[in-house]
Amino acid sequence: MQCPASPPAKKRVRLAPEVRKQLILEAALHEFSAQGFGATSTERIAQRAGLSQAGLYAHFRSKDAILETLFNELLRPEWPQWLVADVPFDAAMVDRLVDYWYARAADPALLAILRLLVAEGNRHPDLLERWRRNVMQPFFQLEQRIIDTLAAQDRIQRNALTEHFQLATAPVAHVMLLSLIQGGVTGGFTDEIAKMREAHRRMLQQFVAPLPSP
Amino acid sequence: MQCPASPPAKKRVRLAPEVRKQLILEAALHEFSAQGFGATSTERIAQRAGLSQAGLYAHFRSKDAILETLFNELLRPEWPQWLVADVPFDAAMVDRLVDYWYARAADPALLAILRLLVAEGNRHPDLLERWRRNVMQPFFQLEQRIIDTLAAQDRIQRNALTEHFQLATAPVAHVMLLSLIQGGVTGGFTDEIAKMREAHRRMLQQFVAPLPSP
Amino acid sequence: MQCPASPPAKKRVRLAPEVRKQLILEAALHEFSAQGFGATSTERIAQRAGLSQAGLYAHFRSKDAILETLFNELLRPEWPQWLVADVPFDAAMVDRLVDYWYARAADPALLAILRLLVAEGNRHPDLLERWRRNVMQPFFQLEQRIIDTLAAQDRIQRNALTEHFQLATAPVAHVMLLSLIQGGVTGGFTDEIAKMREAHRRMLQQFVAPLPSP
Amino acid sequence: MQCPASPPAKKRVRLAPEVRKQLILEAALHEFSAQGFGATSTERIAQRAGLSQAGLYAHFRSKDAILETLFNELLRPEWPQWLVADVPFDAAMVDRLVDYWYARAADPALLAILRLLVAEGNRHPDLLERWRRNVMQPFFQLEQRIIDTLAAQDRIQRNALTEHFQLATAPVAHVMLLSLIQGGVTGGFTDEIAKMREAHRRMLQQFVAPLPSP
DNA sequence: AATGAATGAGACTTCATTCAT
DNA sequence: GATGAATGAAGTCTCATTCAT
Repeated sequence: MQCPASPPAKKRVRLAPEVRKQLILEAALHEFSAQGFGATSTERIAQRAGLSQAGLYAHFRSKDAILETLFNELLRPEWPQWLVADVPFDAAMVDRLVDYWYARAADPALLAILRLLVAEGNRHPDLLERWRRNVMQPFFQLEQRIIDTLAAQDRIQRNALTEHFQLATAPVAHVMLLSLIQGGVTGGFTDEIAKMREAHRRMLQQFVAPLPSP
Repeated sequence: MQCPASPPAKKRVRLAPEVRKQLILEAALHEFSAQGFGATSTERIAQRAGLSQAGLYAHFRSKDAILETLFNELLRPEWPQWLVADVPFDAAMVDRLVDYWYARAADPALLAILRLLVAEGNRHPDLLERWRRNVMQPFFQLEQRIIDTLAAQDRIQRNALTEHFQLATAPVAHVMLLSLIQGGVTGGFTDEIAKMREAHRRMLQQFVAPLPSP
Repeated sequence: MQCPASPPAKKRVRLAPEVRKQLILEAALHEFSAQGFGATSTERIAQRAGLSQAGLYAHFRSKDAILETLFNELLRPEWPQWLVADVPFDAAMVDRLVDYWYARAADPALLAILRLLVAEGNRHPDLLERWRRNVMQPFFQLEQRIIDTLAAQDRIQRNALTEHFQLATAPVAHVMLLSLIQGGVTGGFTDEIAKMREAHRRMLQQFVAPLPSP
Repeated sequence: MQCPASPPAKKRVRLAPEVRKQLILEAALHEFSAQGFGATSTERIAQRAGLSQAGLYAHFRSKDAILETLFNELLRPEWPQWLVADVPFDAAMVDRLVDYWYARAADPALLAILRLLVAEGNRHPDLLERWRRNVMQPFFQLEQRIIDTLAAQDRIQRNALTEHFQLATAPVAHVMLLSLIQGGVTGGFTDEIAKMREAHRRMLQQFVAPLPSP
């Protein structure tokens, strides 16, 4: 019998632990986010990470440990310098901010972790707490800082929107929710999202626009 | 878990198919939402529905069929009469709307299905599509209708917020996202949410407030 | 393509739980004793018990649970009536006792459990303790009762052997140890054992023989 | 267990092959005896021998090879000079013999190999055979020699016990069996064993005691 | 000689599902 | 309609072993 379909003869590739570990984490994030933690087999992760299933266990104690590490890596708060720095909140800054927000809201990695939090958060209440502290609270504080800046400059129009500034940032959350629910990048709410972004930008620009002289 | 050690002497209860079916669907929604589809065993559903694991199959072809039926039930668009009817959009209506929105945003059943959509939607693109058509589009249309009403009445302040009215409804989405991620009802963002609701209410009230006479 | 080697088409055989359970326990004892607990796969047990591997778990929570149940069943002390009853310790009784002892010492089931205790006892100290209480202590007490009987009859020859009567019963232990180490029934120390039994019988008969009148 | 989280910075120690080999064998004996061959991982042996799992394979072809070598080492018959030598069998000798026997019966190394033989012997019938030839037969021969000596000296009391002298040595086997089944050194039958030893000693001393002159 | 990353085989266990009762 | 025993197909994890360094 001829056996032309030779087995792929996988070469054993040896990588530095940090490299492999990172590959595994990336693979895991991708798969977890696409199908959920429970429905993702370690086999798939291993395949995508380029090693055998058993190989995973040289780097992680268990499948759960992978998820945990993933969360630990991802929930480390990381904000761009220009966001945290004490820069003036002007038109340029608004542009930058809007671009940044909507870029992040479309970032597959961020969406992946959000999806994980929604789907698996119940089983990991501590992770939810960390996410609240590390990600959401800084976000809220940023909003507050912006308001304070504007108030100090006396350039703010006093209204419900500005008094509770989260109302003004809510559209980003809206977009994220839409993105979460639309499966892939294609189709879905792409159009709506783009329109919302620009409307949002215009809205925020109004806040920093020079007040019409009376 | 099949544990032969403790026969609690369960009585065999026979129910009408529709009743049992509904019990199963409720049980399934609860469990799926709490732990995800993949991590929910038919055993748990059966237990919560008050029958044996095998009994499920007298009512549903498969576990997947339960999920599908669940979605079918849940994605049937259902809007309260007063929302769809051609009623004037005034202060009373705003109150009603805000109360309705935030009540739904806190409705465990709705959150459950949202969570399901986020977690399992990828495997069921058709469901996402249906959800878009049945739930989101009507929602957007409602928004548009409101705007049109106001515009027709010439009572609208032309600004970015009103031109793209989704900006004005986004806070509801924001709240939903927060609720999705906070595990149970207790703890989490309860306070933030209440504050946001009232601010949101005030903001919307401004739209329908009588314009200051020039 | 012809497919003459039809799959064996295993019929699904449904048995009463107690029957199946007993089958499983017997199978497990056999396999554990033959190859040790660790080296015995649940697959083998299942095969010998006549059901699929997964079927085991309808009756036992785990492989360990099988072992535990096995021990519980086997360590239940069970002595023949005539041993416990307050019968005279005469020549007939000695015959009976010797036959009983050496029969038990050759009983595959008892050897199996002994082997298990030796091999796996370290991991289950509580089992060892139970074995001591349930099996060994009654044995020792029996010995003591015999001695007391004889002493009361004043028929005993005072010597080291009778003062510590375990010396007189030790040959049974010796035989058991030999049996444990000789693999199957065939070969090994069969001859030595038979000779030892008869010598042991003669020795014990001397104790109950009428003392030579002075 | 491979746990990447804590690199204790193990220094790489290079030893002469014979030294390492001996370390490995000792480690293996300890672990095999404590948990059985099947339940002992090479990881544990390696750890106890002070090298890495893979390092074992520089010294042994396989895990089975370790067991085999172990048996080969241990089944080499080794008797103390004074036992084999043609010394008179008198009171002093009895003392010596009893002390030696009961010391060996408590020797962890001997118990370890006995436990191995009981537990794994089935898979290695040749080993059992070797053990019989190398260990048991010399033992029996020794017994015979003692009897012959005594008979030649006409100092023996003709009775069942002496005609089949194994009856007189059986208590050692009894003690070994007890030791095998009591897990560690502590607890268990320590007391019984001590009493048995002294009774045994007295019994044997009677054989070599000067016969009462008629 | 020694290591740690890597692997294939196999272990136990769970699960969705079927079937006889 | 309902059940519990039974099953095949995974899934996670362990282990003895190999290989490049």
